[in-house]
Amino acid sequence: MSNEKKLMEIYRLLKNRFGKQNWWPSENEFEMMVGAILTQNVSWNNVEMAMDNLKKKIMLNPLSLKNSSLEKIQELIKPTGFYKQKSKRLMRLADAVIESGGLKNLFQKDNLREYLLNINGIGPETADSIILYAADRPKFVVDSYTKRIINRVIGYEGNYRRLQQFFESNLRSDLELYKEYHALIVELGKNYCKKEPVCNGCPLIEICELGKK
DNA sequence: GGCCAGGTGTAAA
DNA sequence: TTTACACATGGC
Repeated sequence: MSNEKKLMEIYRLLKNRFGKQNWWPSENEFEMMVGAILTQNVSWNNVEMAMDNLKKKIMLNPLSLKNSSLEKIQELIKPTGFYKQKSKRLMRLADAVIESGGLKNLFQKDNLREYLLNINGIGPETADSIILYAADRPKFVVDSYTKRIINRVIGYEGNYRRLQQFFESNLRSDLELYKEYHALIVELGKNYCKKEPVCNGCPLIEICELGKK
Protein backbone atom coordinates (compact mmCIF):
# COMPACT_ATOMS: atom_id res chain seq x y z
CA MET A 1 0.00 0.00 0.00
CA SER A 2 1.34 3.46 -0.87
CA ASN A 3 2.05 5.97 1.88
CA GLU A 4 -0.70 8.12 0.42
CA LYS A 5 -3.26 5.37 0.89
CA LYS A 6 -1.89 4.40 4.29
CA LEU A 7 -2.33 7.94 5.59
CA MET A 8 -5.90 8.14 4.32
CA GLU A 9 -6.70 4.71 5.69
CA ILE A 10 -5.34 5.73 9.10
CA TYR A 11 -7.48 8.86 8.92
CA ARG A 12 -10.56 6.85 8.00
CA LEU A 13 -10.05 4.42 10.85
CA LEU A 14 -9.45 7.18 13.41
CA LYS A 15 -12.44 9.20 12.28
CA ASN A 16 -14.59 6.09 12.29
CA ARG A 17 -13.58 5.36 15.88
CA PHE A 18 -13.39 8.81 17.45
CA GLY A 19 -15.68 10.93 15.26
CA LYS A 20 -15.35 14.64 14.50
CA GLN A 21 -13.09 16.48 16.93
CA ASN A 22 -13.83 20.13 16.07
CA TRP A 23 -10.45 21.38 17.22
CA TRP A 24 -9.07 23.72 18.57
CA PRO A 25 -11.03 23.95 21.84
CA SER A 26 -11.22 27.75 22.32
CA GLU A 27 -13.69 30.62 22.06
CA ASN A 28 -11.60 32.87 19.81
CA GLU A 29 -8.28 33.12 17.99
CA PHE A 30 -6.32 34.82 20.75
CA GLU A 31 -7.50 32.31 23.31
CA MET A 32 -6.38 29.60 20.91
CA MET A 33 -2.87 31.05 20.75
CA VAL A 34 -2.64 31.38 24.52
CA GLY A 35 -3.69 27.73 24.81
CA ALA A 36 -1.05 26.72 22.28
CA ILE A 37 1.68 28.16 24.48
CA LEU A 38 0.24 26.92 27.75
CA THR A 39 -0.15 23.35 26.51
CA GLN A 40 3.57 23.00 25.72
CA ASN A 41 4.64 19.70 27.27
CA VAL A 42 1.62 19.64 29.56
CA SER A 43 -1.75 17.90 29.44
CA TRP A 44 -4.77 19.90 28.34
CA ASN A 45 -6.41 19.39 31.70
CA ASN A 46 -3.77 21.64 33.28
CA VAL A 47 -4.34 24.24 30.58
CA GLU A 48 -8.05 24.43 31.33
CA MET A 49 -7.37 25.35 34.93
CA ALA A 50 -5.06 28.17 33.87
CA MET A 51 -7.53 29.32 31.22
CA ASP A 52 -10.29 29.55 33.81
CA ASN A 53 -8.03 31.65 36.02
CA LEU A 54 -7.22 33.99 33.14
CA LYS A 55 -10.87 34.29 32.13
CA LYS A 56 -11.99 35.18 35.66
CA LYS A 57 -9.48 38.02 35.67
CA ILE A 58 -10.44 39.08 32.12
CA MET A 59 -6.88 38.50 31.00
CA LEU A 60 -7.49 36.64 27.75
CA ASN A 61 -6.71 39.53 25.44
CA PRO A 62 -3.43 41.11 24.29
CA LEU A 63 -3.81 44.48 26.04
CA SER A 64 -4.71 43.02 29.42
CA LEU A 65 -1.72 40.71 29.29
CA LYS A 66 0.61 43.48 28.21
CA ASN A 67 -0.63 45.79 30.95
CA SER A 68 -0.36 43.08 33.56
CA SER A 69 2.80 41.96 35.37
CA LEU A 70 4.78 38.76 34.91
CA GLU A 71 4.16 37.92 38.57
CA LYS A 72 0.41 38.23 38.17
CA ILE A 73 0.39 36.09 35.04
CA GLN A 74 2.59 33.49 36.70
CA GLU A 75 0.17 33.14 39.56
CA LEU A 76 -2.75 32.53 37.19
CA ILE A 77 -1.03 30.03 34.88
CA LYS A 78 0.77 28.07 37.57
CA PRO A 79 -1.26 24.87 36.91
CA THR A 80 0.40 24.47 33.50
CA GLY A 81 3.90 24.24 34.94
CA PHE A 82 6.95 26.07 33.53
CA TYR A 83 5.07 29.18 34.58
CA LYS A 84 8.06 31.54 34.71
CA GLN A 85 8.96 30.72 31.10
CA LYS A 86 5.38 30.65 29.88
CA SER A 87 4.48 34.01 31.43
CA LYS A 88 7.22 35.62 29.36
CA ARG A 89 6.08 33.73 26.28
CA LEU A 90 2.53 35.03 26.71
CA MET A 91 3.86 38.53 27.15
CA ARG A 92 5.86 38.26 23.93
CA LEU A 93 2.81 36.88 22.13
CA ALA A 94 0.72 39.84 23.29
CA ASP A 95 3.48 42.21 22.15
CA ALA A 96 3.59 40.55 18.74
CA VAL A 97 -0.17 40.84 18.23
CA ILE A 98 -0.19 44.49 19.26
CA GLU A 99 2.91 45.29 17.22
CA SER A 100 1.26 43.68 14.18
CA GLY A 101 -1.80 45.85 14.56
CA GLY A 102 -4.18 43.08 15.61
CA LEU A 103 -4.92 39.48 14.77
CA LYS A 104 -6.19 40.16 11.26
CA ASN A 105 -2.94 41.83 10.27
CA LEU A 106 -0.87 39.21 12.03
CA PHE A 107 -2.58 36.33 10.23
CA GLN A 108 -2.29 38.04 6.86
CA LYS A 109 1.49 38.28 6.99
CA ASP A 110 2.93 36.36 4.04
CA ASN A 111 5.85 35.25 6.22
CA LEU A 112 3.59 34.32 9.13
CA ARG A 113 5.41 31.11 10.02
CA GLU A 114 8.84 32.74 10.14
CA TYR A 115 7.41 35.67 12.05
CA LEU A 116 5.97 33.35 14.70
CA LEU A 117 9.15 31.26 14.90
CA ASN A 118 11.14 34.41 15.61
CA ILE A 119 9.14 34.96 18.79
CA ASN A 120 11.12 33.42 21.64
CA GLY A 121 9.02 30.61 23.08
CA ILE A 122 7.19 29.72 19.87
CA GLY A 123 8.69 26.67 18.19
CA PRO A 124 7.54 24.72 15.14
CA GLU A 125 4.59 22.94 16.74
CA THR A 126 3.20 26.01 18.44
CA ALA A 127 3.68 28.09 15.28
CA ASP A 128 2.00 25.52 13.05
CA SER A 129 -0.85 25.03 15.52
CA ILE A 130 -1.53 28.76 15.40
CA ILE A 131 -1.30 28.79 11.61
CA LEU A 132 -3.71 25.88 11.26
CA TYR A 133 -6.24 26.51 14.01
CA ALA A 134 -6.19 30.30 14.41
CA ALA A 135 -5.08 31.67 11.04
CA ASP A 136 -7.00 28.93 9.20
CA ARG A 137 -4.24 27.99 6.83
CA PRO A 138 -3.55 24.34 5.86
CA LYS A 139 -0.32 23.46 7.72
CA PHE A 140 0.12 19.97 9.13
CA VAL A 141 0.95 19.96 12.84
CA VAL A 142 3.43 17.38 14.11
CA ASP A 143 3.69 16.51 17.79
CA SER A 144 5.25 13.76 19.88
CA TYR A 145 2.20 11.54 19.32
CA THR A 146 2.53 11.97 15.57
CA LYS A 147 6.17 10.94 15.60
CA ARG A 148 5.57 7.91 17.77
CA ILE A 149 2.44 6.70 15.99
CA ILE A 150 3.80 7.09 12.46
CA ASN A 151 6.96 5.29 13.52
CA ARG A 152 5.03 2.40 15.03
CA VAL A 153 2.31 2.12 12.38
CA ILE A 154 4.22 2.87 9.17
CA GLY A 155 7.82 2.59 10.30
CA TYR A 156 8.64 6.13 9.16
CA GLU A 157 11.06 8.19 11.24
CA GLY A 158 12.40 11.72 11.16
CA ASN A 159 12.58 15.15 12.70
CA TYR A 160 9.76 17.69 12.71
CA ARG A 161 10.41 18.99 9.20
CA ARG A 162 10.64 15.50 7.70
CA LEU A 163 7.44 14.29 9.34
CA GLN A 164 5.57 17.39 8.27
CA GLN A 165 6.77 16.94 4.69
CA PHE A 166 5.67 13.32 4.82
CA PHE A 167 2.10 14.32 5.62
CA GLU A 168 1.92 17.37 3.40
CA SER A 169 3.29 15.56 0.36
CA ASN A 170 1.04 12.55 0.78
CA LEU A 171 -2.21 14.31 1.68
CA ARG A 172 -4.22 16.86 -0.27
CA SER A 173 -3.78 20.34 1.17
CA ASP A 174 -7.10 20.63 2.98
CA LEU A 175 -7.77 22.82 6.01
CA GLU A 176 -10.44 20.64 7.60
CA LEU A 177 -8.51 17.43 6.87
CA TYR A 178 -5.39 18.80 8.57
CA LYS A 179 -7.36 20.10 11.55
CA GLU A 180 -9.17 16.84 12.13
CA TYR A 181 -6.19 14.60 11.40
CA HIS A 182 -3.98 16.17 14.04
CA ALA A 183 -6.79 16.20 16.59
CA LEU A 184 -7.51 12.53 15.91
CA ILE A 185 -3.84 11.60 16.32
CA VAL A 186 -3.82 13.28 19.73
CA GLU A 187 -7.00 11.46 20.69
CA LEU A 188 -5.44 8.15 19.69
CA GLY A 189 -2.19 8.98 21.45
CA LYS A 190 -3.91 9.74 24.72
CA ASN A 191 -5.46 6.28 24.79
CA TYR A 192 -3.28 3.95 22.71
CA CYS A 193 0.22 3.76 21.27
CA LYS A 194 1.76 5.05 24.46
CA LYS A 195 5.42 4.71 25.39
CA GLU A 196 4.59 1.24 26.58
CA PRO A 197 2.45 0.25 23.58
CA VAL A 198 -1.26 -0.23 24.31
CA CYS A 199 -2.51 -2.12 21.26
CA ASN A 200 -5.54 -3.88 22.68
CA GLY A 201 -8.53 -2.22 21.08
CA CYS A 202 -6.45 0.19 19.00
CA PRO A 203 -8.32 1.17 15.81
CA LEU A 204 -5.08 1.01 13.81
CA ILE A 205 -4.23 -2.55 14.84
CA GLU A 206 -4.97 -3.97 11.38
CA ILE A 207 -2.46 -1.80 9.55
CA CYS A 208 0.06 -1.45 12.37
CA GLU A 209 3.32 -3.21 11.67
CA LEU A 210 4.31 -3.40 15.32
CA GLY A 211 5.25 -6.99 16.04
CA LYS A 212 6.03 -7.83 12.43
CA LYS A 213 9.67 -7.07 13.06
C1' DG B 1 5.83 7.60 44.91
C1' DG B 2 7.03 7.55 40.06
C1' DC B 3 5.83 8.45 35.44
C1' DC B 4 3.90 11.23 32.00
C1' DA B 5 1.73 15.17 29.70
C1' DG B 6 -0.96 18.27 22.64
C1' DG B 7 7.61 21.70 23.58
C1' DT B 8 11.22 25.11 23.55
C1' DG B 9 15.74 27.33 24.27
C1' DT B 10 20.39 26.72 25.15
C1' DA B 11 24.81 24.55 25.29
C1' DA B 12 27.84 21.19 23.93
C1' DA B 13 29.48 17.26 21.21
C1' DT C 1 23.12 18.43 12.86
C1' DT C 2 22.10 15.76 16.72
C1' DT C 3 21.78 15.14 21.82
C1' DA C 4 21.27 16.45 26.74
C1' DC C 5 19.22 19.15 30.00
C1' DA C 6 16.30 22.62 32.51
C1' DC C 7 11.88 24.18 33.00
C1' DA C 8 7.23 22.69 37.05
C1' DT C 9 2.36 21.46 38.02
C1' DG C 10 -1.44 17.96 38.27
C1' DG C 11 -3.57 13.27 37.31
C1' DC C 12 -3.33 8.46 37.75
